Amino acid sequence: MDQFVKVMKALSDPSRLKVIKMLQHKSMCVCEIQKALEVPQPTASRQLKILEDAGLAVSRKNGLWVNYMLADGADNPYAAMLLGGLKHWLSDDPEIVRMVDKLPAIRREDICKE
Amino acid sequence: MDQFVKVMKALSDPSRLKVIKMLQHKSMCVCEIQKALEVPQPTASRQLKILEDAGLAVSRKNGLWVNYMLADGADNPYAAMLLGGLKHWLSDDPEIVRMVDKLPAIRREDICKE
DNA sequence: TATATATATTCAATAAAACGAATATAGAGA
DNA sequence: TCTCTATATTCGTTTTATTGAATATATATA
Repeated sequence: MDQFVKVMKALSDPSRLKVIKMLQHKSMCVCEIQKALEVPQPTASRQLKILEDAGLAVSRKNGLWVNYMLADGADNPYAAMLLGGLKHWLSDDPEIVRMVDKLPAIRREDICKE
Repeated sequence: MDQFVKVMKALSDPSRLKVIKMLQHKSMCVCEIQKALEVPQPTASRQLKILEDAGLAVSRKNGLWVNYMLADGADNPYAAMLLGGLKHWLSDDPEIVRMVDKLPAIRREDICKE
């Protein structure tokens, strides 16, 4: 039950839903997500941790970057089911549309110095 | 998005999940649910309202009683999907099993005076 | 109308979650 | 080792959700 509740809580927040919908289009590093959400970096980092703890997203380190992508749901049937539904849900939501539309303009080369 | 978030929040609570799982077995009035959850009556009433507002349950008045049952999900695709998944999910959860096991002993004739 | 019963609502207190600011950690390169 | 950059964590505060106690509403019956 805890596992299920954790997934529900993770999906109870508009910002985190936006992250899910963005990750459906491409995997992203923290600074890209931060830019897209227009929130401070620690906030983006925390939201991502919540999604990861719920089994909805996974992260992979790559040098200084941490890439986040959607989980395959193999280890969490609830997460898998919800991620499945979310492939279609909310795609027409105005906030989501606006967010996705500006995704192409968000490239880590323009954001991160390296 | 609000509608989706509302469903997620409604399902983010163990007591409310127990109510859903109980209602899968039979429709119940508030006093029965109160007895099963072992909470004060106003608490039961409020949890039910949250489920109803989210489109997960519906109520029907019958004299002094108010019977609650699961929604058919016709007016809320998110609720429908989640109710579908919950037909199978959590059925083996210890808390749920314990709750369902004592359902037969909870009869409104024994609880409500009328 | 008066009373009793099942349910709903209000309000104040408590618990939980979210946020911002500051700081810490980790990896890359000089 | 020192510094710089991307990300993570901590801490104190604010907001949001939950609870308990008391009360209100609605319906049935006398």
